[in-house]
Amino acid sequence: MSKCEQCIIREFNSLKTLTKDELIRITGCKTSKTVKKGEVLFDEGEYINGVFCIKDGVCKVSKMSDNGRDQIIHLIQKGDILGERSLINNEASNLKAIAVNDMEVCFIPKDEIIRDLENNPNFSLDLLRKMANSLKKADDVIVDMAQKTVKQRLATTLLFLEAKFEKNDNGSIKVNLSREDIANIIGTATESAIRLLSEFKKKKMIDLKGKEVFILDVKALKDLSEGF
Amino acid sequence: MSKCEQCIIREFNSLKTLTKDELIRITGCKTSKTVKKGEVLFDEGEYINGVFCIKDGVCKVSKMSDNGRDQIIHLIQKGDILGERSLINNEASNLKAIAVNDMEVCFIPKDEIIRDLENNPNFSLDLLRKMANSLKKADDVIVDMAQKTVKQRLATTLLFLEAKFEKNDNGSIKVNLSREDIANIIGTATESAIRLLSEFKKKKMIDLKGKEVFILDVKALKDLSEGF
DNA sequence: TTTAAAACATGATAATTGTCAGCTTTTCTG
DNA sequence: CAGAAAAGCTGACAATTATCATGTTTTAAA
Repeated sequence: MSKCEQCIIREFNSLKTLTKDELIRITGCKTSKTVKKGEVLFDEGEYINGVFCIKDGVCKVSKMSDNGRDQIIHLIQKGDILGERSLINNEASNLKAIAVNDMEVCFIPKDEIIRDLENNPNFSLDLLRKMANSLKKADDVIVDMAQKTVKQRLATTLLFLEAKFEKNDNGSIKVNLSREDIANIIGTATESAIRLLSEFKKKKMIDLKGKEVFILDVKALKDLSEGF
Repeated sequence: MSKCEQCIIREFNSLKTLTKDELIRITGCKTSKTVKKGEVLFDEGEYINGVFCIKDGVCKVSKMSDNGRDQIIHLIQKGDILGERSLINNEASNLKAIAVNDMEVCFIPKDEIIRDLENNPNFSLDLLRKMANSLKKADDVIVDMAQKTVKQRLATTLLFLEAKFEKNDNGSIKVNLSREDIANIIGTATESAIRLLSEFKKKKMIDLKGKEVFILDVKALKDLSEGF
């Protein structure tokens, strides 16, 4: 069992505020596992009973709309934690998480996190800050969804992917999304997403090789995203 | 100066977790003011330097999109607090707040709130819960904006207004929104909102008398909102 | 390797939504 | 109260986007 107090991943999330003793305690109760591409980490309505700390890989976090279509709300990757909200308000998850590629995750049981929340003000304040920040980002997403065209949202999303994920050796964005996934991020029909991707490619803003996406012209995408 | 420790409004928000001593301290440093309909409580980019506790009235909280249109993200009313997020992440506000009708608000300076956040774990945990809850609601809004048609979003919004606000004596919803405001909540053109409101009225789902809105058929609106 | 399934792609068409223009009604201000 | 400004309303039309149909390519499984 790898040791939390030696794990560099925690530096990227709120667990960095935990003391050495707290981390040692968590090492003793956490579990590690691998999640294969396509597997479900948790589903809507499920009680998660803890938080996931993502050591490697990417997962998509989505919610089913009344119309029966999945909307991807977050992409979670190495260094992120997952499930803290359901833990805090003590409810079943309102979201579903599916691995986009093979993942390595640690799972920390609920009670341990609650204990730290109550005893370590640095931890709860850091979480509070993270949440305030998430809310701010959610505001931006709401405004984009409500006001931007599908084309603008695709440009916005491509820039987001470019900024959030590493590059492969050939320069493509290191995240393995299907066309349907992309459509479910921007909230449109798969066909529309495909058409617009082709259009962007034709206009030399991006290049496509199978699932690989190369961002060629950040400025053009940015202008488009902002409505020019 | 009214006394916080005797003010019933705080029972509706996180300030209820403060101790009597903390409330007395806040009474001594808070300011009260009235805000006239149409006045700006704070604007995007402004440092708020405290939180507002709403004693009476309603305000709309919005964000300007890249396309130059305002998107209303929250309606805040009696009992709500406002500005806590910018305070927590110590940033300028990303939102603008404008009074929809005459308001009475109290303003508590930043330092006092921070002091309580650091010293009263009940307060920070309650805020944490409130934020986790807000994030959940934001998820729902994102999914609705991304996946529902304008018609569905109008139905959703009317039901939301019905549930959130009191009724006037004649049964209309007690909130004074213009057609443009409604359009800016659902994220559509004012003309589209007007057209759909007329349609809903023709179909006896609602009634309209000037700015007053009467909900006549909750079930029909619910079905519509959920895509049936 | 073969075969089936899934993902990708494109055209045609319909439905939704936005924009512009012009008009009426309501609200505000001096 | 008069006049101006804002808000509300409606029609015509254009642009965007969804849907359906169909064919191709890629991926996964036997």
